[in-house]
Amino acid sequence: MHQSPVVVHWFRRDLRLSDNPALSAASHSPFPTLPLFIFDREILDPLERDDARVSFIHESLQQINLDLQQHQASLLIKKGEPLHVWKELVKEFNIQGVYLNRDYEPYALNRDSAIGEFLKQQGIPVYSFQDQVIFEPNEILKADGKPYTIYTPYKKKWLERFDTSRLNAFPVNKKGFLTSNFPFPAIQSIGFQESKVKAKPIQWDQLHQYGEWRDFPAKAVGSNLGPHLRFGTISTREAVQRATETNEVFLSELIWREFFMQILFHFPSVITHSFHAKYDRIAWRNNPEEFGRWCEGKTGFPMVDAGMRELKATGTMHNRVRMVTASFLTKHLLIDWRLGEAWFAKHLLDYELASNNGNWQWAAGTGCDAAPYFRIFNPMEQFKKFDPQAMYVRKYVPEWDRFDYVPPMVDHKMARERALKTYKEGIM
DNA sequence: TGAAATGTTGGGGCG
DNA sequence: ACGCCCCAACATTTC
Repeated sequence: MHQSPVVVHWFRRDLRLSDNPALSAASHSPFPTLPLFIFDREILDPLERDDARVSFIHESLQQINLDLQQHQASLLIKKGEPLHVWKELVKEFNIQGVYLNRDYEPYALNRDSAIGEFLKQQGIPVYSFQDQVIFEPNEILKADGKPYTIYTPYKKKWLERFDTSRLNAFPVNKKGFLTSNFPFPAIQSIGFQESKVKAKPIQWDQLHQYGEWRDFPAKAVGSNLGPHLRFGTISTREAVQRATETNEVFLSELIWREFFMQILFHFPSVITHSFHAKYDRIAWRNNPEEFGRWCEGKTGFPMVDAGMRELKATGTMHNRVRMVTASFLTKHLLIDWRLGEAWFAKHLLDYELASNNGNWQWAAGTGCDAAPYFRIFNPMEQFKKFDPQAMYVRKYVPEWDRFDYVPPMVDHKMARERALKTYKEGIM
């Protein structure tokens, strides 16, 4: 064992050295900070070998490591089952405390409570911090102490309780790290290869146009924040700061993020079940051939196909188009929202369980504050309304107006009536 | 953060 | 001048 006492900062979804609450506290503690990241075998094993998220994490860690090297420090990177890794770490180092930022997903809660229990047995204190959200799941509750399940009153309360002191940054003491020179592993050594799909750079400068143009996929007014919020390469506080300065509609989207996080926290059954039980009786058709055509963007509806092809090519999809494709899968094809959710989970670089699940249930009409089931998007109307020049569609479906484009796989009128009938019968 | 079906209104053509 | 029809435009209801 290395005898000199250290504290460990465990990086998880906070892959940055600035404005980081747990890292800030660790770096100001009396002991040098050992920065740690664990590639979790249980998360990695089911993934494709060129998963864009793993590449993104690996690159973000590399950046952290480069910055640490400026201060004669380095990242310690492990791969394995986290509890097992911790059992090894306490033998290897003289650990005086463990610092981490809280994660509210069910998997993470279980993991952290098991590891917390183990460290407690070892006499090692764990210090956990709020970082991912402005308000934690239990901070915004109704008068009766129960969680909100409707967005609008939740948002109202969120704004009521919000003040800019919640945005104060947590500075990191760069001199507080353990002097070290741990080897930095190549991506191949953790069993992966570099993905061609990369995150787009964050775009703050067009945020003021977000409210006006966000529904038009041909306009590039998105922030591209998704993966950065997911993995913490920027802090939520900074994102909210920018939103309060520029755009209320964008701020509202960040509040949706926290809304769905607290829904998942309080109602973890939404992972496998509809929020409203009656929607679990819908007789999904789940035709595998049709599901395949949706996945590959070969439905014959230009807006749907463009979105699905954008997803595969870039690891993201415009928000409006996510709604159109999700509505098409669940309503026109009557395919279970869980199958669509899983496909998005596999391909979205900014995949976030709470948001993905919440928005799929919203689109399917099964969710807590969902669109009513009879609100069925007309994919051609959506195309006309939101991509009138076909600028977006042309980018991903160049053949959309040519003879060789696949004909629509369903008749809209028939599919709409079939969906209404099937949903109605399901909830009776 | 729909869209289709149905209802209402009002102007113009016409006998 | 009047009633009637047509139909576009808009509003309301329904799924």
